[in-house]
Amino acid sequence: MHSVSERENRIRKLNELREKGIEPYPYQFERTHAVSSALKNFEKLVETETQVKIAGRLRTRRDFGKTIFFDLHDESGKIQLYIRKDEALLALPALLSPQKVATDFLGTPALPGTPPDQLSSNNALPERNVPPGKHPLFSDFLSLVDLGDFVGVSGVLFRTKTGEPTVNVKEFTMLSKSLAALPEKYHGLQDTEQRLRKRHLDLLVNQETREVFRTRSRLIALTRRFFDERGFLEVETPMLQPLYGGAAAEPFRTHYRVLDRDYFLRIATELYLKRLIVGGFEKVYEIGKDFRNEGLDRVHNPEFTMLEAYQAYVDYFQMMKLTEELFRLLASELTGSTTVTPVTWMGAEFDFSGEWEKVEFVPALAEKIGTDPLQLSEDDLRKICKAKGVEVTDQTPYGKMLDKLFTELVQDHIHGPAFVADHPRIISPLAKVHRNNPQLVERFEPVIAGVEFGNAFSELNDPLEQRRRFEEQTARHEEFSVMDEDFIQALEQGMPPTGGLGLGIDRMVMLFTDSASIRDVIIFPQLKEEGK
RNA sequence: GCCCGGCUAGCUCAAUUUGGCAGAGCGGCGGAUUCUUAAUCCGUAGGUUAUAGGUUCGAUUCCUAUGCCGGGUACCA
Repeated sequence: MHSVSERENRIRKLNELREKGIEPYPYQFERTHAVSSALKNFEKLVETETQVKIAGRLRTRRDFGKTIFFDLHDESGKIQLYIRKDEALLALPALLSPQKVATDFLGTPALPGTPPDQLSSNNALPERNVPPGKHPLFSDFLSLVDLGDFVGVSGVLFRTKTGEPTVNVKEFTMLSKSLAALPEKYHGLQDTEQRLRKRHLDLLVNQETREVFRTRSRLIALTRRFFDERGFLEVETPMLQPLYGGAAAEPFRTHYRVLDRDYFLRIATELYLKRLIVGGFEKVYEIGKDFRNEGLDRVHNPEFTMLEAYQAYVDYFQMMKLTEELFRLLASELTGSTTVTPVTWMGAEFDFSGEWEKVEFVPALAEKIGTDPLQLSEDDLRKICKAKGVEVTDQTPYGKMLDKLFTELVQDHIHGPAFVADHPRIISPLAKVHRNNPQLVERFEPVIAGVEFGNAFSELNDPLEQRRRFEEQTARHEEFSVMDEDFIQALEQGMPPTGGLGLGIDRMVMLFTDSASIRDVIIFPQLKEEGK
């Protein structure tokens, strides 16, 4: 909500600019330097008295009567402007008639026959049109400038008495009028709700927020490079699917009008990527959004970014190595160091330089409950849950109880980085049976600070076994289980031994930006609509 | 979904404990100021205290409900 007077003031100024023939929203401004490059080359630019042209948003102002200072920000940084009001000229955006401005402000029409090239983009008024000793043009214009406006300036660089690198502005161009006040200049925007709802303001005033999303971009670019360099093919599989699968989650439903058929937003890319392995690609990966119709918390958002990678002829041990290598690369590249330094996340340090700890699911859980969980009846398991304070109902299925027990008794306390490995078969319908124990599967989940970062298998490629696993699930009336005949048919065509890996990109960004909530790393996180 | 907490000017925060005219800084508006950088100085405007009810002589303050945000919990291969 705007203060009415603030917005009305600015609209009044906007109209006044137009009345004076100054276009508040011109089309372009040719910069010679980004702020950071002007600062970086400062000494040389001063020495050569180079005319620099810089553009950005005015953020603070210090007015001294005959002179004025502004801080001008662009994406790369901020620089101070110094303007002598009686010397600086107003540069006119292209497409406006300099004649009109000259008449309005100076009382003298522009010289007839001024060559058109002097009227175009860099058309400062010729010096000779400004009466000696009197330069009302910029001063009048200045009162129509607000903090938050975009402007372009031209001038030479110098250092003020206090040593601050500064542009001595000779020409000033209005580039875009802002109609809304900026948040408080010192404290910025603090309110969490506003920061998420008005992310543009958060980015505008909070440097740390901008940094998070730069890191996110670099993390994704590095991840792509990592898989590309290893010969993986990046692919895009459907988000809109007639069936969903590859995870146990409630999907978002939609309807395709032309086909008059219900569709689902994907909950995982797994089943399509495996079809591509069947099709003969030996290494594929996809980075994209998955959608799950479930709750929000500090590590869950209904739409989130997932990486899935599949490689033929390897098992889950290879996927562990791949995971370790990827995190090692990210840890060294994203900490700005050439060596792997510990990554700090939520007050703890994580070392990605070596092999990860391995926590075997069943033995680790057995240690906590004093007995082999796989030897227990469903009733006994339920009793143990209750004894350990793990909330279950009489309807909670066996696999679910195992998973909850493990999560609360073991996983939550893992510092990591660790691989939780070799899960019970019953909770892992897409993973291959463990080569040494038919009750287990070859599976691991990367866990850091108790948080799951992904999921990986030696992929189940026996089509008849896969059908039985799906049938088992359906028989247990597990929620959201689907028999994907089309997928099983693809498997029947033959899929080589394959290792698969899924990683939650958002959680990885949380780790490498030391963010406590997934909302901090998703640029427009899910929020309810504001009530009326 | 459930439990708890928060919501005061455009922004950052006071006042609520114990009910008694809702204040300040930034930003705005007007003025002064030729080296400031959270500029300074003088003056000034800006509020249905999230929304709707209730208690009370009187409610930002106490009670109820609703909305949104947050924390927890539930759901979550």
